[in-house]
Amino acid sequence: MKRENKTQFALLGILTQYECTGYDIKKFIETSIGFFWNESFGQIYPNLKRLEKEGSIKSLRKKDSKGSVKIVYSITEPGRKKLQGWLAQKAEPVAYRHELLLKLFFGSQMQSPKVKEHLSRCNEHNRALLKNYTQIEKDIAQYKSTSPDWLYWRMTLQYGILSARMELEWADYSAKLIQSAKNKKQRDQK
Amino acid sequence: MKRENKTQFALLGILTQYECTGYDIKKFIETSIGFFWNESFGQIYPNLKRLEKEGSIKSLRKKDSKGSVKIVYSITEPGRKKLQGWLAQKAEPVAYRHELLLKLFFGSQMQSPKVKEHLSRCNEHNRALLKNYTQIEKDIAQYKSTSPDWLYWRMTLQYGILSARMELEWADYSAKLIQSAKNKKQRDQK
DNA sequence: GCCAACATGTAATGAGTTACATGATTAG
DNA sequence: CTAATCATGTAACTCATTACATGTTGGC
Repeated sequence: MKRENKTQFALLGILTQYECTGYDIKKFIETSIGFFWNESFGQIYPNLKRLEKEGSIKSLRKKDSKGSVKIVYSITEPGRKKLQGWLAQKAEPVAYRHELLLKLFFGSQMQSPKVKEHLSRCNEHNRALLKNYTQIEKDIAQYKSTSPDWLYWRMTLQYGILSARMELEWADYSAKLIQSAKNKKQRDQK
Repeated sequence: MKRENKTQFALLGILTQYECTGYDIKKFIETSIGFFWNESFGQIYPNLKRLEKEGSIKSLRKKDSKGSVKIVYSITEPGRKKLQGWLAQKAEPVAYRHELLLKLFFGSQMQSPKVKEHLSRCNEHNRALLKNYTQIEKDIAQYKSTSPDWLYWRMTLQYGILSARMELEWADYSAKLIQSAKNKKQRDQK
């Protein structure tokens, strides 16, 4: 089973939601699905060209108010079919590499304050994320009754929210686990 | 900022926990950290050779009971230092690509039963994971008072448990979200 | 006797990031 | 006027997976 270039489907999917430039796609990703999906320009531009060549999308050179030319892409019917074919297939399980977890798994090789540092950084990070998500929630609320996409934006956003809460809960659990181990050690030494 | 080969640190870390072969490392990963970290043979063997060349690990050809030769690796002092240097550094945020979330983000392009299919598959998957984690929890319990690593095994395992519960909760939320949207639509049509 | 698992690798491939290059426009 | 952002790309690189190759051992 060959590995599949998934960037193309991300691009196709975004182009079902609005017509835009490669640059716009990057911005869109950063401000919406960035917490679970990322793309770099080095992937976006070549893939857009390839998708146009195969007929899945088409481009239009548009001049904006100031006369500068932008390349605006839109999805074609074959492109939509291609996307739908992929969407219907089973999603491959995430093979993500969680660097923080790997480091903590080797925690016995670390000095104890370092472990706590990792955990409190994790806390900060997730509190910031939650704040961010709350803002996004407000931002998309306006589309609730107007866009068929809202439902799915909200659904994925909820994943982010629950995920951040979960990590906060986990960091708390972990800190307590360490503390109780330390306490036990002290008791045993007496 | 160059990307760093992180496989090497995973290998070094595992070798702090026990001396073993490349094949053992693969098995170990699958049965312990596999839910947040994976490596393929195509990475493991070349990296072991490289690490030995640079002096971070050393190998020993050992004969087992049947006389077949295995290459058993162990970590060296420089290797331990190298690992500790990496462990002390800030962990990079996960750049994981969650395929299921991407598909659902484009849910409006899917037929509604397909969405439900994705969600129920997610449920099944996580229930299986939880079962698995429960087993692991029992398996490692014996090391609670004997290994300095237990604490960190338990910690990362807890991440898995909370993570699976979270996804179950999320799938439930999502199913209800869809249902309520469908109900609303029906009411509006009347 | 055969299949699964053990055990160690290499080669091909491609996916994806980072860095580089270039130029226009806009906000301070 | 200068820095940041918009905007479009290419080249180099490397990480990582998949497939291939080869041989052994253990269970049914």
